[in-house]
Amino acid sequence: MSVPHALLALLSERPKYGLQLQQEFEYTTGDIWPLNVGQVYTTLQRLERDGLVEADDGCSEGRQRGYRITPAGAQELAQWLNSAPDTLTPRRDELVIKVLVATSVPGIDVHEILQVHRRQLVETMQRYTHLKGELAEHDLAQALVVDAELYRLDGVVRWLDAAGARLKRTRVSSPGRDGDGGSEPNLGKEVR
Amino acid sequence: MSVPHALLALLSERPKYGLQLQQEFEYTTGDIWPLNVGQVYTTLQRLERDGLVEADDGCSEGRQRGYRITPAGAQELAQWLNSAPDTLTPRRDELVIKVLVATSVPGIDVHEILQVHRRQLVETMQRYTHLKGELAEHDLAQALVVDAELYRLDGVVRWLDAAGARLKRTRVSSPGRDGDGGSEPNLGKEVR
DNA sequence: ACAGCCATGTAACTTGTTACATGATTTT
DNA sequence: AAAATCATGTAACAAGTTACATGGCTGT
Repeated sequence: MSVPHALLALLSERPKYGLQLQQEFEYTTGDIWPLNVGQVYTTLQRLERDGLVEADDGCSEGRQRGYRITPAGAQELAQWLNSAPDTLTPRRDELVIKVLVATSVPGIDVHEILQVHRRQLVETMQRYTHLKGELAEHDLAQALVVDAELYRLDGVVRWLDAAGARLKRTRVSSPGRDGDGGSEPNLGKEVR
Repeated sequence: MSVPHALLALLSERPKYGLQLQQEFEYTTGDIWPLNVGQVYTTLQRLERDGLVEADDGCSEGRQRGYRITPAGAQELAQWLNSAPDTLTPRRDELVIKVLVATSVPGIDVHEILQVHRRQLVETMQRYTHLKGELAEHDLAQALVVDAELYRLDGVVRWLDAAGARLKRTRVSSPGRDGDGGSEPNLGKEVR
């Protein structure tokens, strides 16, 4: 969902060609969000198929194949910008699922997993913090992307800590040996 | 990446059939992460194709078609659980892109967009907080999922606030002034 | 000429996702 | 018997992603 609209936005400035779109995308995100060139072309094809962009021969030079945004594309972009965020249907988070799985699969030390991830997260955060100091001062976009990543990672770390505390509180962490042979750890409700 | 491993985890407990997998998945996530049944079947097909699960005729009753996890599947699950999180290749966040786009597309009031999203986020957080009180006390998994969502949303809100402050500080889309030499035609600001 | 970059494009694949079709079983 | 529910399955598509192929252009 993101890449198509980002390309529309870049094109709304003025017509551009594929490689240029890739470079500008990566530059604005401070090289934090790499974008494979191939994806630019496939995305452009899909946008053209949907009538949101069209070839701009005037812009084309040599082998460069320019695209311009269409009125429909501009409308789509504006609508996307004004649309409410889809916070209501939360996305499945891989790390959360991993921790859930770890609590329900026998023979797994949940706390160790929490620690491993926490260490990695903090390390990554430090890297971003360091990177933040080296950013071009004037570039707003790059700073915003780095900030976003830092805030996100911070939230994850906090959640990990809260999860660890909650696990210790409810003392479920070692799933074995609770006597019932069927061993229905937690998630299963009865089969009917 | 998440759903396949989650199904593997559910199957590692004991063989199960499709609908059962869906119900248990949704139950453990406190109905916060709905999972279309069809996706369970397609995922099971793909897992079977990759040799990570296999049909379990013993478990099948009537029209229920049971699956069991294979040794390869168990290994894959264990490896996934122990693997370091992929925090290094951050995922492109739609909201962040939206804000970036808003700063670079002319005729957009960024602060209004920030406010719209912020309001929506806080509202969603309140809903989750309220839901948290109604959760089954004993259910660890559901509490973890709700917590994860709350921490995530909180991070987003903080980022929005930081972004707003940063935008005011750098005084919006006024690009010029600081002797940029016009060399970097890139993104955003009307440079050319 | 040739190495290397510029630029486009395509084939193949993965996960996620929905909408629909099809029977079987149970309930009313 | 009709309706509701259980259960499986398939077709189709969106979006992301990579690896590779192709050719043009440039500098040595």
